[in-house]
Amino acid sequence: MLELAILGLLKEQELHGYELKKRLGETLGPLSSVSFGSLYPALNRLEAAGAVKAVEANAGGAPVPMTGSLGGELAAFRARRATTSRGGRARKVYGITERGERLFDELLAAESQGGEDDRSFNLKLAFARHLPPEARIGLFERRRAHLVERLAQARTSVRAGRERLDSYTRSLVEHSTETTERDISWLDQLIAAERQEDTTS
Amino acid sequence: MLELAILGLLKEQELHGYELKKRLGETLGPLSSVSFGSLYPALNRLEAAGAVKAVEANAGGAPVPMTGSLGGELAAFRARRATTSRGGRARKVYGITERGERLFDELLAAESQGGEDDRSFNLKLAFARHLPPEARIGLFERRRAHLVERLAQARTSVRAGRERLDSYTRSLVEHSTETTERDISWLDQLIAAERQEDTTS
DNA sequence: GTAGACATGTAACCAGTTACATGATTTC
DNA sequence: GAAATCATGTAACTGGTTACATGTCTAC
Repeated sequence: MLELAILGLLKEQELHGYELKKRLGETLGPLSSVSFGSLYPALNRLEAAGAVKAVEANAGGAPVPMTGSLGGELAAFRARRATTSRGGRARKVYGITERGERLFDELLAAESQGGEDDRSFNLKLAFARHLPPEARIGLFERRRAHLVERLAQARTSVRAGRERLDSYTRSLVEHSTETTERDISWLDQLIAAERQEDTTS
Repeated sequence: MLELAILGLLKEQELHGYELKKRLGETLGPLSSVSFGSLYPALNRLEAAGAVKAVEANAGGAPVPMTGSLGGELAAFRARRATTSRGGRARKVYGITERGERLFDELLAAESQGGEDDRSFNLKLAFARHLPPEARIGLFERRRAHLVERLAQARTSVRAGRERLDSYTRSLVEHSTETTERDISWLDQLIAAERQEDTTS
């Protein structure tokens, strides 16, 4: 999951860990946020697997502001330390490799073994533009089927528990059911839009 | 989390592990389901902590159907094995203890350190009837505040990323925002109902 | 000279999962 | 006697978390 998010961001732009964390918390922020304790090990794993590699600095889209004139030695030192603009300890800027691109595609297409859960779907949706159209529709359909099943289960378990449910649980079940129904019709819109695209182009 | 769910169910009725799993998947089913691999260790932990204890069989609400007449020795054997009605290996039926009741109250009142996440709120709501009214309102208010904050974060991160967002991400963000808004007004209803109760009674 | 942002990393822990091992009993 | 269901349990793994350790550079 985290791997997918990292690769997806690196696909767009080379970044170092610290910045990556900020982006993760921003783009996918409301949904999930990662801590350094998981981010850095994940980067190292990806590097070991050859999916990303450290590149020379000067990667970010932001222009490097001049900090002023520096003595030659200090400038050399700084360059060696890969410190581009300001702040801190040596950065390690990562870029995605060919293998990484392939891994990304794989992860994105994978039928999440760990349960087609909410977070993973949301994450995949955020990178859906990188999928071929059929795969995209497949993703949506699978998600839809999953939600429909969830709805069915909820209904049967309500029937099973009926009287046993107190008002709080009942309210919860009702609200969840409505939410799931809304999710399904949202997906229907996405799917419809997708098919439209498909026939239009 | 799992501990809370187990204690909550045992509060209502003595159950053995297998049955407990079915109930967990049923009452709280759509939201989460547990595997034996986590259930049994959890039961053992709770037993070690003195929160639950194994009781003599014949606990379930269901009447024990007669299986027919049995030879005396076999009957004795069965009784020893705590096999009440049918099927399988010896059951261990658990009941909640005084300590367990206290632990349950604690867990239910605790401000989930691990992030006021969705699942934990839903679970607590399912047992909200066991909370004193003020604590109940507190739970709702905290959840509401959490959602409001999430909404605010989402809005600022949209402002930050604006043009960068493709149509899928944009749709996701919009849909999530709407869902969160609906969640908040649902909570408002719950809170209002609670205050009503409070003044009525 | 110190507070605070930038930056990377490790270690211990946590709450669960899957896969496996075991075994009794019922039903066909 | 094979398959299904009931029933309990362990071991290895997963995907994170928090807390800690370390260090640089900027701005006041």
